[in-house]
Amino acid sequence: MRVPVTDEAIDKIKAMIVSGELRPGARLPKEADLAERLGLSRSSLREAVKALSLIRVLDVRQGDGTYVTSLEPDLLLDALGFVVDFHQDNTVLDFLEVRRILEPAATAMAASLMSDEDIARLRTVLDSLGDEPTLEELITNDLEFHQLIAAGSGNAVLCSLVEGLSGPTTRARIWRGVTEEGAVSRTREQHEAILSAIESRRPDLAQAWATVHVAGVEQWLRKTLGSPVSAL
Amino acid sequence: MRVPVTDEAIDKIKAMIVSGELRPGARLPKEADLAERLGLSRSSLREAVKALSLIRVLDVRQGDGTYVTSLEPDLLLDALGFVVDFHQDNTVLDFLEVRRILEPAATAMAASLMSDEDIARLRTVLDSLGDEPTLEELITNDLEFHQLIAAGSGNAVLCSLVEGLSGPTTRARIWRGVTEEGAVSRTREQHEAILSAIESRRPDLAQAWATVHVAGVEQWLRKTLGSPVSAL
DNA sequence: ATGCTGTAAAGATCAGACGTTTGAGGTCAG
DNA sequence: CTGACCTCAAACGTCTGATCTTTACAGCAT
Repeated sequence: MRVPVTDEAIDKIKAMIVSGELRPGARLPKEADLAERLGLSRSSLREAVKALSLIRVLDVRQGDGTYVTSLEPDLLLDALGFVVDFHQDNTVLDFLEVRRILEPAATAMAASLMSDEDIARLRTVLDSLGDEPTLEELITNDLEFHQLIAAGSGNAVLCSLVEGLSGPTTRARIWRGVTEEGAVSRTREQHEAILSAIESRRPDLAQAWATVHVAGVEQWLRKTLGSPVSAL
Repeated sequence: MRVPVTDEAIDKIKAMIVSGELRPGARLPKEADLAERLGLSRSSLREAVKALSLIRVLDVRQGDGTYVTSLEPDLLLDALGFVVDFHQDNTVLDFLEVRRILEPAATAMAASLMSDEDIARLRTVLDSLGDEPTLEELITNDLEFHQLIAAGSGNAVLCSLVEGLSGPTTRARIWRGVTEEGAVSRTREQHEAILSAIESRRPDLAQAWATVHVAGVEQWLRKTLGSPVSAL
């Protein structure tokens, strides 16, 4: 079985990074040189670079050069969001189920580890929502709220995973449903309960409320998908 | 800010898939045609296709054509393993911490949901390990054991995530340490305990043993990384 | 010192040619 | 009629080389 030279190039560049020859932030030789060194044409090399660039391993800057990214988990994992966007309907439930596992765990960790300043900021975010928020505001606020908590877990991988698992697309769809059902106030109360538990430094309570929160969304979505009405 | 035409192409192809214009398994127009339709050259289009191919969204077959993959979660998420390979040292702990959250949850689900046949197969796998297994055999067996359990959760996303989180690279490194420390028998006993709990259909017990199992590895790794001895 | 400007370097894009693989259809022997 | 083999067109794979755009940086003017 012949292996395309482009795939080989991907592996070689990956190897250079994993082996430490190319450190995070390091600059790659210019395309022409690297192509010669790896024994392929510039066109083929560019395909490899583009692929590694999509998953945020390489950072290509026109007029400057190509660099290895910081390789921080959040960078590499946010490519996950891209992938999640492709899933629809039934598989969304699987994603949500995983979120129901991860998010409560992250919330519990956050209740123990977040600094008082970060908790105060969380309060600010929650209180900043007006009485008659638009759909757009709801989504943004919800996203920021959950992201701050995820970040508060102190685990970058966990944080990125939680964020990536509920991509913008998914979140938008869910919120549309929530508002149509007039469940905005209930969601808001749950956010308040989660924050209160964090403010009181009670991980178990925070975890429980987070579970209730995600499970609520999950239940609603399960019902919605079950009925043939909402194909979209 | 000008966006590269290649990135545009990626977005457009993605949009075609998400919108349903291109169904899973569908065949794309041939490169020349698609390039013309998207208004760019074949070279640039190929870069886009290569990137989408790396994350398993497209499947390119020489001499045949380019197809949209099944888009099953396991396909898209196994690209995660590729990403995980780039992480080393400290970040590995973050990954392991997430695994300590996900794997017990998956194990509990498996204890409830796995069919008797699947449980029997799990028993076969565990018993197939000889008395003096090689390092290679240990890794393979361990991987198969945990993968069967993850699959038993019935959640494809959860399964892929658990698998991807402990890539071959990471697993190999950990096992090397475990064997050097003579902790093989202890690991084996824990596998046995997990399986027993599943066979008895006791999710809570299975979850607890899984937690103990992963936490043990985590603890060992934390200690190892702490001491400056093992830079590799 | 500050701001502007020119220039070289590096990536972005394109066009076209040629190689390689594969699926499909046709042919012929059994 | 069926199956193995062959042929070939279609589609991806790769390379070359030219041209455009953007960027960093140094040198100049204020």
